[in-house]
Amino acid sequence: MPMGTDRTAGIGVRSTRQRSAVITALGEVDDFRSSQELHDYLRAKGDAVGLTTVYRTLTALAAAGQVDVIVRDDGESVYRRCSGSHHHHLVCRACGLTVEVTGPTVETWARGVATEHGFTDVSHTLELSGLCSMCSPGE
Amino acid sequence: MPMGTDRTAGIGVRSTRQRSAVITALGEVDDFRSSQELHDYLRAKGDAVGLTTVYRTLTALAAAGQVDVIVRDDGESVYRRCSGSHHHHLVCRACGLTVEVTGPTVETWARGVATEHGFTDVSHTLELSGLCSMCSPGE
DNA sequence: GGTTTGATGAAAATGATTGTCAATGTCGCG
DNA sequence: CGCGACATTGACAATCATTTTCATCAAACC
Repeated sequence: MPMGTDRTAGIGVRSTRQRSAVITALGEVDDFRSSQELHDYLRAKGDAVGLTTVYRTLTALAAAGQVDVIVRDDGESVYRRCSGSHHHHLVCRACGLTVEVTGPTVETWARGVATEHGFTDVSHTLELSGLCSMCSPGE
Repeated sequence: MPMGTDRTAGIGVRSTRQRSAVITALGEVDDFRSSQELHDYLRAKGDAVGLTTVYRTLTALAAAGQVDVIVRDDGESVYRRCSGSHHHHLVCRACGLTVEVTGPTVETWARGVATEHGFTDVSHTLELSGLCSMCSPGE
């Protein structure tokens, strides 16, 4: 068993080449990427990182709230570096264009509805999808 | 060509034992179930239906809007027979209790935001999760 | 009854993600 | 600066939900 070493936050997290490669890569692309795509990207760049590691790193980053995750319809998870604050996404069904939107209205509503039903510690997921102006038919 | 009387589901859709077994089963449980769970349930009941068929039937029902689908965090899809109208779900993280909620506010907001960004043909997914009154700590 | 053609299902395929575990790299500490 | 504990890595195997294959079956209609 680990001895009296200080168990405060931050212990046991090391900075490695692979980890920063993944984070850097995330900063270089501006739309959502899957673990596998990021893995390919890194390999093409020369910063090869094991696929397993990419998965682990992205999962960790997502858990830490440092990247945004969207689970696509086909079940694949895609990640993107996002602003830290709470927001949602408006995604174009056709071209993938993604816009971040914030919705104080929704936040308030969500809290209200939840409370009304006796729920506490509420969180929510909200995704909007549609056709952006460039992909809209008839124009 | 079938004459006037009953063209309910159009051409090429047949009513089979398996199909009605799945639909009946959905009516017998009142919370979300995955394809596999429903498959087990049917087998236990004696109404054995192939797993493949359960998947196909549920997918078809979902596409037809006759059941509600939620993709859980782990990526597994779960289905439930729901009211036909548009609504969202408030799910207890601890016990799974599910409440249907409607949000005119959200619908309006969503449409507004989308339009604002030039998007058309917008749809949205929204899920709320929290702890229901029974599962809330401290009370 | 016969024919057409959608429906079924067992097994194999798929594909994303996770587990295994030995090898390696980091970092605190003397 | 060197040591050693232990976090991290990564090739590969394992998992697991879902899909595909494809030969067989059975509604619906004649």
